[in-house]
Amino acid sequence: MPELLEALAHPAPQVAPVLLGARLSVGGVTLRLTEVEAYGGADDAGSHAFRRTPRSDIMFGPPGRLYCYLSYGIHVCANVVTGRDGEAGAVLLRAGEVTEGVEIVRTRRPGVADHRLASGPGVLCRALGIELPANGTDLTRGPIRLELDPEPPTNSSAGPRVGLRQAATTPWRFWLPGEPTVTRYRAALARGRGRDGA
DNA sequence: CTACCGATATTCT
DNA sequence: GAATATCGGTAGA
Repeated sequence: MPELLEALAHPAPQVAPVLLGARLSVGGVTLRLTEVEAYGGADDAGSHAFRRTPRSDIMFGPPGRLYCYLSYGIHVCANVVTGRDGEAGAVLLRAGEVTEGVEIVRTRRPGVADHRLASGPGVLCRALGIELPANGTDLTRGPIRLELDPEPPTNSSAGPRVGLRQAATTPWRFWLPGEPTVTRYRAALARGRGRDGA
């Protein structure tokens, strides 16, 4: 469907709220997105695409592909590439509600409460079984599918992004209010090691 | 519930 | 050498 690609061919902050309520399906597991974050290009100091590197290269490509990277050297995080070919942008998938294949996800995350199965960008990928090699996957026809909510949510909230030191106040995090799967905002994250200031 | 801390790939200094 | 788009375990209120 070219409809999805049209929706994604815009700057990330514009696309991000539209992705709320969308379904991401992988291998029998379906996730309803409840929390996302927008990342831009050279004008966004908090974005991997602030500078073009081998890792961020895919963010400059055509929309509708998956951008996977390793966070803190350990956790896999997944983004949907947005913007036309040549325009850098991506939307980080931060949290969602498992609507299909809950029993599969439970075996991947034993002991975790259902509403926390995919509440966070790293654990979201673990819940769906997304690994680094999924980087570059076409979300319109591959084993990983993205489908927009036919009725886009009208009640989304916006606020600062999580975990950034750069451009930390830009309100490019979007979520569905009242959803228990949404990660709680941690205000005090100044790491004690290295340096600190406030 | 909150707070600290270690693991560690990619990137930058 | 150090920072970062994080998480889960452990300790304490």
